[in-house]
Amino acid sequence: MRPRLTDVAEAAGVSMKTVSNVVNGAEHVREETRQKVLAAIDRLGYRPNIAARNLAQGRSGVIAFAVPQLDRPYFASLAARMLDEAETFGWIVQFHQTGGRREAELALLNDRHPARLDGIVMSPLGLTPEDVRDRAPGLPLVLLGEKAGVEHHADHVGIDNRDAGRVATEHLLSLGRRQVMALAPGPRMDDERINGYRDALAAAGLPVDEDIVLPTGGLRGQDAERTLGDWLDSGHPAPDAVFTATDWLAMGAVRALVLRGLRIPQDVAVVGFDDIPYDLATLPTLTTVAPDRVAIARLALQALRDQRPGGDPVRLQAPFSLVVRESTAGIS
Amino acid sequence: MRPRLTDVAEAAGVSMKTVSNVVNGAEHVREETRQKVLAAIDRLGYRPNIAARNLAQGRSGVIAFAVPQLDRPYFASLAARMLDEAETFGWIVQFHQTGGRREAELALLNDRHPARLDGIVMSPLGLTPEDVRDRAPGLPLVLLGEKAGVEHHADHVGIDNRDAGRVATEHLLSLGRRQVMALAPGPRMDDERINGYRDALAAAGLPVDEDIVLPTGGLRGQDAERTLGDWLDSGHPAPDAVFTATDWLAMGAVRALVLRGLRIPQDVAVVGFDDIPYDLATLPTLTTVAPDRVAIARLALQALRDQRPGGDPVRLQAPFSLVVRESTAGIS
DNA sequence: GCGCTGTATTACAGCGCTGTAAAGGAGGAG
DNA sequence: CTCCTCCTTTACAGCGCTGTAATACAGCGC
Repeated sequence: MRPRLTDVAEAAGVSMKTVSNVVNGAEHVREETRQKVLAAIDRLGYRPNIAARNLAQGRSGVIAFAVPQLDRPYFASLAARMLDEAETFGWIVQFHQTGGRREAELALLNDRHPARLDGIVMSPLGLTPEDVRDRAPGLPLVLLGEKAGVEHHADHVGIDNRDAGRVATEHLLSLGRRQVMALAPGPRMDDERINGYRDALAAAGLPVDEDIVLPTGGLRGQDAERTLGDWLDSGHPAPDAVFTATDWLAMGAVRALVLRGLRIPQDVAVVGFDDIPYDLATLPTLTTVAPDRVAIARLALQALRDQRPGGDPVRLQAPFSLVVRESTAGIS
Repeated sequence: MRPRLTDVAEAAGVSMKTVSNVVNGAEHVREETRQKVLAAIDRLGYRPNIAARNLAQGRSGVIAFAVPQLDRPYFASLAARMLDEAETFGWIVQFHQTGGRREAELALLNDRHPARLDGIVMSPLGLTPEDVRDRAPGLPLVLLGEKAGVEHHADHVGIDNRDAGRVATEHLLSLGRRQVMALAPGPRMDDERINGYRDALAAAGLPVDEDIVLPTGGLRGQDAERTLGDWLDSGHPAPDAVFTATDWLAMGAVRALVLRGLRIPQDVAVVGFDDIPYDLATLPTLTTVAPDRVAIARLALQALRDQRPGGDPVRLQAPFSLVVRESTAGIS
């Protein structure tokens, strides 16, 4: 049998509670006693029983990290960082895949869940702002990502998408490109990344041609490939640069362009968004906006830890950077 | 406060233990009683406290899933399936990233870990067969992947790599290709995928030219790009097909080929291995061997559940399929 | 020395659940 | 009608830990 707290206590000649205090780093333990206890712990190979601790503390030590799909590279890489950071917070991370379905996201939010959770970090897709507002109280929640509106009712961690969109577009303009197309899943005026694109054009004194702000109608590479392909095939002149709201779309756009004989970056420069972690093996490698995932993970967990039942929602911004690769390199 | 078992018992007018029996689906509960209890559970919104259950049962309900890196697409997609399947087994999955470091893998194996685990599913990279053999007893372990030797001392789930390599190569041969190059991380004779490649050539009555079995010296796309690029640049004739041991290598190979003006698949057909989930956005999309990840996850968890302390190691094989995409399509 | 303050340590209940052993009841055989 | 069996339900201890309240002790000023 594994040694228990009592075993250590007996071996060290102190009470169970003192051992507990040492294990948990409490103050008011004499150095001499601490050493005695640590020696006994070491000798017996004691490690605490988490289930018992959780039961006694009324917490589970488990947080949920919920994303639409774990096998989407952006989420996978974010999950990896979340795991690293959670370790430093002493949390076990339980992953959930919601498929972006509102129902699955709601179930988590409202604690309809077998295990007791100490908190949830979620990248929502289907939730409405009202869903978030009306959620079961008492379960700390931090939202990630760009689903608009929800951030008013819960803590939110993200990057400044508008600023990032501006930086990406300015990069294209700095290369001398003037016909900069934008591709985004929806035609929504509220896509902050595209608003940043508009900001950059405006700041450069260029008109924003809404005809070359194309909605792809979906998030997949194929959606962008089809959208841009159709546009080119219907006789429109090719742009000299493309900014896309995600790397997936960028890769689809690259397919559409290359399959029509256009060279990247010589004819068309392309900038993506997200820095999903396979860019180095694609041809060309993608220039992209790289959110600081470590910062996102850390901020989210801090916010989760510091959340108080009645408190106002907090909005935190993580930094980002522009990573220049082949799809815009060496052409200025 | 959340309702407890006693609250439900009181509401239903039965004992706590009877409620427990209903919740756990025990036999010998009269239908009438069961209904009464279920109604009370429903009315109060009762859900069991996992920490308490685990404490009482002496298990944690948590298994570890350890991979080198969670943000590598193959592992991410496997993790996603593992999560799905674990849910049906009633397990919470705790992810670990070992970085492929033997030390980190050993720590997990020998239970040097804060939380108590009910089992480990690991894709090892640094472990030696002896490490596995001499591990701490009593902690169920299932190994995944292709690290040779370790499978003798613990349960193992994988696909038949040799057969898969054969199928992939036969596909290239069936397209009429005869100069089929192979790229693998190491020059090891024990790479089963490459042995399958050799099998296919031999079965077709073709000689195996070990000069075009190239070791890339690494797992990354860049490794394959450099290896194949150097080979081509030193005046060797281009092969008419390339089989690579992983998709990453295939993508690197594609870069090397395309950058030198070769067309895929017209000049060179390419087959990868793993079916990492971004193939649809690359140009060209990759023909590849797709391991049945759902089967791998399910088999691994079944093996974990059924493992008995003294039992002999079990070796299980999951199916795979060949997914034909642009890198070999429409050229026969 | 005496009482006081503050630090160091202890005893003990209880977190919510399940396993065990034993009691209660229904129904059939004798 | 009694005894026995088998099904159903119950009481209760205990899983290993932490919070609370109580106690022991050391050091200080007067």
